[in-house]
Amino acid sequence: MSTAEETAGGDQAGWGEVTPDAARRLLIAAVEAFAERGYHATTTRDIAGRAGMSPAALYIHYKTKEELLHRISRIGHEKALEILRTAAAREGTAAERLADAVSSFVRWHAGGRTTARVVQYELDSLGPEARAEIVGLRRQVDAVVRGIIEDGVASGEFEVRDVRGTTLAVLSLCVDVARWFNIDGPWTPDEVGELYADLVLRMVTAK
Amino acid sequence: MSTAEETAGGDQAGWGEVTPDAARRLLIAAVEAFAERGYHATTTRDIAGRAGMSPAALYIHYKTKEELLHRISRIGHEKALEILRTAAAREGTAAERLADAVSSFVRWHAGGRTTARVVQYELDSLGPEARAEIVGLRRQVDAVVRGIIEDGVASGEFEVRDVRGTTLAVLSLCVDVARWFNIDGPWTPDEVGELYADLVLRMVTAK
DNA sequence: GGCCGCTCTAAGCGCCCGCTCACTGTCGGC
DNA sequence: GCCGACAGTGAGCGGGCGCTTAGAGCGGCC
Repeated sequence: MSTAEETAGGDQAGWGEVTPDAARRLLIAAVEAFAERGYHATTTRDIAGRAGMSPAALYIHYKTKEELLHRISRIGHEKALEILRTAAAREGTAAERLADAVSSFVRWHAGGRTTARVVQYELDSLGPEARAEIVGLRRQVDAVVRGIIEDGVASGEFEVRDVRGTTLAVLSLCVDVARWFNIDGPWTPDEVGELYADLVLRMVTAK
Repeated sequence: MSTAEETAGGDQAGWGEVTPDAARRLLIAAVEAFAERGYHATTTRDIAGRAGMSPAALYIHYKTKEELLHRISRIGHEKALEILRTAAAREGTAAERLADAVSSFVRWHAGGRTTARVVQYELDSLGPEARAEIVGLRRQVDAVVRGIIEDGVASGEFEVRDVRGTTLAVLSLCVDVARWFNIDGPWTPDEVGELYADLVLRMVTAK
């Protein structure tokens, strides 16, 4: 995997788990609409229209518009967590694992920027309970990256002023890729992933 | 200056140029509302209410709700640009100037996160002409930072794989502070500024 | 003192929002 | 061949939206 599964216009990575077909089409339409205009500026009529259905059809598969965002957000965060956990669990030095984590995480944010934008920037549009659940997933994301950095510090590979602050900065850097990345721009997702892995290693490596 | 001019609840740095008084109160109310809920989820009734006025009063000072966002965005970007230009123009090595630029820029995003959040994340809610103007200001921001990095590369202080990509990463890192920074969290704006200046110098410094 | 100009309000227009409901078409099981 | 189950539709509801308008209050100027 990496970027092969993404298409130019609207990426849709692994929504295969969403069934039935109509529910998946609605969800993909919602991802595209939310990414383009934001949650609040997107109408249920727009989502249904993109999926080739009437506005009422949305409510057969989802209780509310917010449930759509919630489902998108949860699936996206689980995918992000899986990517990071895979990198963290591999064999190798802390530096190799961190580089792997950053490059694959960035690749996901760049290649799947439509999804990533919704997942990372529309959190505040969720209600309190849904948001609390997603915040829990984010804490796990943070813990995985912090774990790698702590390993590197323990082994003497890394030297950082503030583990928690550095972890936050690394994640912030990766996540923000979804905001500025443009598939028509000068870099491929792979190139940004490599550049960022290099930058992050410089941030943590002992001199 | 730095963080002294900010208050705990809703920061308002230098809206002094906005007159008359009622227009300024409306603008500050709009900044707070946009930062909390986003542009599209904010109603003109909410803005007017926060300013202690009737909904209609808004339209005496501003043609539309979008004009409010435009004004906020322009003033904010001009302030950001001024901060970076001041740091870029000072005496010293490229490393000193870059550290100064990053720490003061981050301090502004952390201390004035209410304003910064609107300025940095609501750009897409502007119409085409207004957005084009703001994008122009952003290009100037990018040019200032890229200039410092190029100076450092020319003098041999810095060693980077990709000047343009590194510039983008540095700015992305600073800007994203507005998204996650919390005044009640473990760091002050000054501390984050210092930490980030250190991280950025590591990103660009020759080994 | 009378009038103009400016700021601001109460009321409300027209529109489109999220969502609902009565109904239709279709398809598998007997 | 009929029937229940259910995905999907067309029409439309209550409400809140951005914005407008008619007019009130009031300070400055001759």
